[in-house]
Amino acid sequence: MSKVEDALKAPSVRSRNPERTRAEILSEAVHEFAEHGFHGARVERITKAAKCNARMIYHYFGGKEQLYLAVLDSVYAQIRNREAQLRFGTADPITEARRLVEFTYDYFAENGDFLKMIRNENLLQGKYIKRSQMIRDMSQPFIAAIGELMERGYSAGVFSRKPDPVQLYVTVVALSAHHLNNAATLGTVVGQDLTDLSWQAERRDHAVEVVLSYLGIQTRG
Amino acid sequence: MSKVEDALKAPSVRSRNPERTRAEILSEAVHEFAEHGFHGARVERITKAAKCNARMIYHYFGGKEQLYLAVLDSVYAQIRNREAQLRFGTADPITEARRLVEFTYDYFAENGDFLKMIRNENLLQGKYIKRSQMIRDMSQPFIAAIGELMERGYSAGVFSRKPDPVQLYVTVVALSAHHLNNAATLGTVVGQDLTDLSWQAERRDHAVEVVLSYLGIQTRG
DNA sequence: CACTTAAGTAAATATCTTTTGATTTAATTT
DNA sequence: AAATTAAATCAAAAGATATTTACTTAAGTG
Repeated sequence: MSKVEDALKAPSVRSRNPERTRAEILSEAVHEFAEHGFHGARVERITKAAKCNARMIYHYFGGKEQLYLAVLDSVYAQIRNREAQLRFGTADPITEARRLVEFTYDYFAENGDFLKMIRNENLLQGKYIKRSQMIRDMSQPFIAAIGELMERGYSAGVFSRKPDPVQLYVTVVALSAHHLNNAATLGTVVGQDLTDLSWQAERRDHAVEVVLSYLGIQTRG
Repeated sequence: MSKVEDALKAPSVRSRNPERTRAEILSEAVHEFAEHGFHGARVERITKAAKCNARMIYHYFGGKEQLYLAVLDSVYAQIRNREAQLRFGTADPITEARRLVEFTYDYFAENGDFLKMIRNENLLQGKYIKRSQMIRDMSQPFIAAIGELMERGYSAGVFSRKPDPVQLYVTVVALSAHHLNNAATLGTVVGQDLTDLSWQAERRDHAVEVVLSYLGIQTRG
């Protein structure tokens, strides 16, 4: 190869940096799997985005499946960390109930890839989440905390109900997530743009009102 | 080929029946696309299930994409027909609000493929639903009917709120669908089997209570 | 009953995707 | 500074999947 050709294709070798390369692959894989799902995701797109060679995925992760698993673990680990920061023990039950809804709502709104990964994982019938012990253990404390909050609010006479914590959790998540998971179809069907920020702000208020009024708290009038 | 071989591979020719073949392909395609999504779906699995040759998909539908579109139209057409039977004008507003939730909940519970198709269509960012004018027009009357019901209940002094019909619709759908769409991940996370029939019966009661109490209706106490 | 049409079959092709083998070379260690 | 390790590249094999071509034959038609 001539000196000229050499100069043109310039830095054909990437400087070595295992941590960075691994991290970039993982980060781009989050987007790719979130956006297209496991079957729709393309190894080539990930490597292009990570500006590295396809071989590296096999080097660092073992294959497409293992990479997917690493991505799933990674997005769950992130929300677990955030949840752990929440403590429902401090303020009065009404404030805490509101915090619960707002935290959940905001986390989903701000971390689009999390819901998208979950949507795909459910399409695969939870094939991979079942393999991850880490994820299994994660939300137990969160749900336990909700149970304690319900107990506290009810015995203080502030809540008129003491719902099953799991039902309440599923409801909070449903109210916060469904319009994001189904923005395309719902938006088409109702003729509104659900990705619009003012729509989502309305949705947030609505979600809070629904949960608080279910607990028997007057939010107006 | 010998007579013996002939006899062994027996009826290698399928009796001709265009309507039946087309209908069987469509029906099996609903399951395949619902179960695996567009990218996960396999043409070969569909033809095997429909007991016909892959060529027939191209003969009757033109290709995998067009078949998917036909499936999407088909599942939406089905729910549209059911919704059209509902009329919220008759009974008192409380009963009608309850009917709204119960109808939505039951339809989703009983027609698993519908939600699954929608989940996948959202993974594809609504790529195909946007092409279907039929689906666009479909839910407008349903949402209008919800709006009228809210109006009626509020002016009769039975509801304490008059929510935006779209927000209420999204909430009813969310409460009815989220645990089905996310049964695998939620089930793992909360450590319960959300596909269990008694769990789902509880969920149904819960959904009704949430919506009715939001509208300001006492469901107990 | 010849004749036409299109339903159906079988096999090959064209593509697209993941994965691996062989090799180079940057960094680290002794 | 030679030797070693493993990060990175390149190219192609291996695998899977959608689609098409060429052909066969059942059913309907004048």
